[in-house]
Amino acid sequence: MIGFGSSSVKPIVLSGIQPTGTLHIGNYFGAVKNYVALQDQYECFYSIVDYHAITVEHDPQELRKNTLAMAIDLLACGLDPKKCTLFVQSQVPEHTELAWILSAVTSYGDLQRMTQFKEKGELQEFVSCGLFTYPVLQAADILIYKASKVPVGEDQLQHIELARRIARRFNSRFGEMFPEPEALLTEAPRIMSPADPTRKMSKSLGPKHYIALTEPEESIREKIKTAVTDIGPRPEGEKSPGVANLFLLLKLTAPREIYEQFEADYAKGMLKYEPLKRTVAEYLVKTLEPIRARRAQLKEPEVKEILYEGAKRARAVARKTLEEARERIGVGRLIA
RNA sequence: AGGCCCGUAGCUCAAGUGGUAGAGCAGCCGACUCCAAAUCGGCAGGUUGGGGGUUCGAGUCCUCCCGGGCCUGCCA
Repeated sequence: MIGFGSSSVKPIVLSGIQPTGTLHIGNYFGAVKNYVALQDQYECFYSIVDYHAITVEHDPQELRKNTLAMAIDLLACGLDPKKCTLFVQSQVPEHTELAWILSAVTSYGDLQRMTQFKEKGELQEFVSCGLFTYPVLQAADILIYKASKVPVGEDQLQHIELARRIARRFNSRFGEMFPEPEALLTEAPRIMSPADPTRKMSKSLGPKHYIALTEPEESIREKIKTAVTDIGPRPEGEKSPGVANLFLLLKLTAPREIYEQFEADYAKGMLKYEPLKRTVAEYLVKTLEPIRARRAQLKEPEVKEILYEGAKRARAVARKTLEEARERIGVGRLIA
């Protein structure tokens, strides 16, 4: 058992994961694989952020299903409840209370400048206030564990910066209590959509555009086989996005010699894409096999129990931070 | 609180004064291709936001409801 709170010597990591349902290989190679690695060096809190998911239109049953599906996939990928704390955000209500407190030290102008709000807002018919204040809840997610590191992609840097500003302002007004979190930028491979390799792999683009971790073998082979390769002319000596994507997958899944052999063939201009695709599919299937096996063994009640225990552990920490914050700003207790 | 506009296929939009709900893109299948792309051939796609009404007949007119946008007023 690991120690929590002040006795811990490992730096604290927080990452929030949107409950988008099952994971795809872009999620896995881009982020989740890294989460697994971080478990050993850091004290990790991994939160499935269902309260973030409700800021845009959603189906309640779908959300519940996706939240559990996400937990199952994360565990299958190798998140180990003995090493990290995996929990569902809404099961630790302290997050939302802290978010309200933090909203009071958040600049309206700062929120207006969030590019992700502008982008997501344009896609929505109805733009909720929650979508606007989303980054404040995100700041609370991080600060409530006094996390010092947050593994994120570049698109999230602006949000981390906001969390830092919020922490700084709170600290200067009410006394030092939140460490300023830092982004933990690890080089994450960007897996592109097989059907449109100029765009990042994503479920929202449609079924042709992603490969789920749980995808049946034949379907994986089919999607790799029909993956876009060369479209039109391209600069000399430069792989087209689709081909580069296949090579990336090969690098991530196949033994080095195999990968280098294909690179050499390509350099000599002797590469046929069909064998490349066959090989990529084969090693991808092989790589996903252990995940699939672990997933098959996970039973729902067991996963729910893990989440419940995770929430309990997270809450113990969150409650302390929240109490401290309430104390500082002068609410709750009426007699000094 | 009052007024105005809007809701049609997954998406963007069409359907003079009421008269068989269509197109483009996306999607699916096939041909071509080492695999793809492009191209070609084919297929599918809808309780027209919901209920009620007028009519021989309603996407279209009336009415109520739901949802979205805009203007004005009121309150601090």
